[in-house]
Amino acid sequence: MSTDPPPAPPALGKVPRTERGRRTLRKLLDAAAGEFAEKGFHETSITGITKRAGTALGSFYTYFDSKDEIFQALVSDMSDRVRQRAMQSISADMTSLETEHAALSAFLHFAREHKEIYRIIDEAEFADPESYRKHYETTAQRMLGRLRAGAESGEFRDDVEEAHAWAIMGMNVFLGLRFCVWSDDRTIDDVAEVAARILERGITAGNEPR
Amino acid sequence: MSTDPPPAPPALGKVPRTERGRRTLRKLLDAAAGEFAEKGFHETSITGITKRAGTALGSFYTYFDSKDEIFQALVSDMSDRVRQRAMQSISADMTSLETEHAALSAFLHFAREHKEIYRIIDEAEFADPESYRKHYETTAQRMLGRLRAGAESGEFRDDVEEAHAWAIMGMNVFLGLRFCVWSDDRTIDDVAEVAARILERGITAGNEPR
Amino acid sequence: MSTDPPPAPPALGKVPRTERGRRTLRKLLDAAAGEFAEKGFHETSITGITKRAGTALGSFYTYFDSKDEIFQALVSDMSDRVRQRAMQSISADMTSLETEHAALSAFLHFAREHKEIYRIIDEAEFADPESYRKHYETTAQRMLGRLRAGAESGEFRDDVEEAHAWAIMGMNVFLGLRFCVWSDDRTIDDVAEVAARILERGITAGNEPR
Amino acid sequence: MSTDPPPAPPALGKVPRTERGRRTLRKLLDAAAGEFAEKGFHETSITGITKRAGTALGSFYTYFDSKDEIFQALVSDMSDRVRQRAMQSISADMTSLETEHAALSAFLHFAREHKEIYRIIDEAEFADPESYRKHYETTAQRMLGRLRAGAESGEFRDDVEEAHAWAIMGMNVFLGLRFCVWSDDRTIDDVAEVAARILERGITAGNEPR
DNA sequence: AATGAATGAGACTTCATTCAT
DNA sequence: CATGAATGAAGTCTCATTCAT
Repeated sequence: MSTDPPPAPPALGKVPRTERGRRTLRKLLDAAAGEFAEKGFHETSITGITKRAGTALGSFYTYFDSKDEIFQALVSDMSDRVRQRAMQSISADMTSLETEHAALSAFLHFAREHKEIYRIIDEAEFADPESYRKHYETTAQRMLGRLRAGAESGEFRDDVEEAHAWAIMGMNVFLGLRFCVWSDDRTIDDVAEVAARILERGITAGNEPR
Repeated sequence: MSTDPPPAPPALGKVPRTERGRRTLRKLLDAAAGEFAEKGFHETSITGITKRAGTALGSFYTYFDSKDEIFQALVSDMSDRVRQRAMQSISADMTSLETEHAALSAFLHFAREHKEIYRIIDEAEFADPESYRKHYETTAQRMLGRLRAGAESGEFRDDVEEAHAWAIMGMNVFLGLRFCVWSDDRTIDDVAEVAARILERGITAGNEPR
Repeated sequence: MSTDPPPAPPALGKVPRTERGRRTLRKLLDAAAGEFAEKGFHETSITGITKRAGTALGSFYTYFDSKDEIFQALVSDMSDRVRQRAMQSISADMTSLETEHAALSAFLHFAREHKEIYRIIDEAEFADPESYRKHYETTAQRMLGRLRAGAESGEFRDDVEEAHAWAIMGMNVFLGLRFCVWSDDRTIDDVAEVAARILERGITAGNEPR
Repeated sequence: MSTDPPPAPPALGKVPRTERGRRTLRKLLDAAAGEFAEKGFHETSITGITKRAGTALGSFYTYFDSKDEIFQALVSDMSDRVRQRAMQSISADMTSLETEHAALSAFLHFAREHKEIYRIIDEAEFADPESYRKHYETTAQRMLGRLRAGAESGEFRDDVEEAHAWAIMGMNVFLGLRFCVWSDDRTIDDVAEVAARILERGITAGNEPR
């Protein structure tokens, strides 16, 4: 398993030198997250962000060069936070299936608590394609790593490859969209269980659980 | 299973009364599809559409009330076409697994031929959320219908439910994105096969193929 | 008293040669009057007029050269009709005061029945200043003629002049606006009586009625 | 008689916080008054206003939300200024007739100096009916107040009521239009005198001046 | 650092009028 | 005569970004 490099100090905007500056930057980031989540990238205006942040319009440009830049900063931040959540939820003593279950669970919890995550990351497909690709490719790589580990330990088939990672990731993402972002009418365990069973034995009849 | 009513003549904008009008409308729709696909919804301008269509700016408004309206018309059109492609690819004598395989295959072919489909449908999540939801909910319903049929015939587990449909749909969509839209480096059969195997027996070792 | 020239055949638009044409022209004029009255000159569109008339857009230009032209035709028509109403209401055996009372009465009745008259004539001040001036100058001239006749017969002071005509006309117009167009809460006789008394002896106390 | 509250600082658009802003706002208001007066509401464009003001197009929207808003601000401003002029011209020691004479005189002077006043206030009938009504209803109320005071002091008949106010107001307005806005060929005193005589004893012969 | 006014390109949309059928 | 599609100038408004204070 690859060891992640310690996450670089998140350069969310120009680094302020004073305490006052740090507070302003933080207010801007929070406001931006709120606005992007509620209104989407294109409907969000710098004016809206600064109004929400309670700062002057001009202050925005003290910390960011453009609307794109703050958006990118946020996507990257969100992406990291999802990843971290997943990492924290798994531990070395789990079986490979348990690990996937836990990762999905963590993801679904995160999605439910931060529904805006979807909005922001998904809109990146159009507002900042680079970040979007990077987010999913990174996530797929990470998952593929786990799948291969599972294959080595004999739990997963040993033909697992990139396509499996994308398939599973798609599964997870759509379950999150449908059951965490659009509606809360199912328990997360319930949903995660469905996915785990598919991984375990597909959906055909007759593959008795071991 | 409900038989779909023959899709009403898609109300793609105001209905022209003359042949000349019909030609203009068609030119506008084609141009719009091209522009939306290449530039995305927000970067596309009416001016761009009419320039590409070779009509006067004002002519656009003879047929559509707004950019939103033509976009919606296109999403609905695209959505129908994907669906039709999938429907045509399956036949009554297939097993349930074969049916899913065929449907995914048809979808992947369509995606590869019409990469713009992704761009347009996915961007609807932001430009026209209504249509977006409708597209995926309809698709999920259709798939769930097939899953249940498979359960009745004894091929699928009989606990299949909505979550399975969303999981599989997510799988399909992400495979399409990765292997048909972003890159052509795998054969479609190859990719469809991966998905079919997951449905058949998951990814764990030891579920020997029957 | 000036003898009016026999009113020229009202050239309300190009003269149609066929019966069908005459019907279309009439429909257009009626529709235009309705639209101008309801929406005002600028908010009225040719499309709106033809839609209301139930004719094709292009047909409008068979009868009128422009929006201005039909508006002007209507103003002139309305102006004539108000005048006619006033003329009919007076007769040779009335005293001069009775004549003014009758003319105002006729005007107020007309205003109440055709509230749109105000809208159309008044808006001419901006949409077609020429017609507007002409309407009021003609009306003032006519009134001045009556005032002078009254002076000659010894009923009115013999210093009556143009300013008196404008003052009285203004009185009449504002009474019409306030009590016939904006509200119906007073009888017309009541209102006309107020004006007549002012003409008779002003508003100061102590001028005992004769 | 009610003492008017000191007119609240007229909310002519968004309030600027800097001196520079105040200057820009003033330039815009002046330019708008000029444009509206010369071209009328509908022929006036925002572009025309900002060009005349020497500001960028966008600056307009720093202070006003729309053409309607600045127009309304101007009407209200004009309305106030006419009123103030009239108020200043009268004093407690005048007779009631003298008061009306003075008020009309002040109004006519104002109209001759600011011919645009007519254009702007009158066009409000179509561009901003609310303001138009308000202007004339307020003016009528004020006049009615004076008439009643005159009745109490025994100078005016004691049946004066709203209709008298509207009649006199109409007289004044039309005299202003004809003799101050359209032409300067009479002295103001001359014109005001005509009106005063009408109020004093009407236009009939035989009411000898006292 | 913060403030908020200024800028102007560019988007959408309307509609009177022309024109081909 | 009637029809309705086509045209494009012109208008309003938004907003990311720059700049003076």
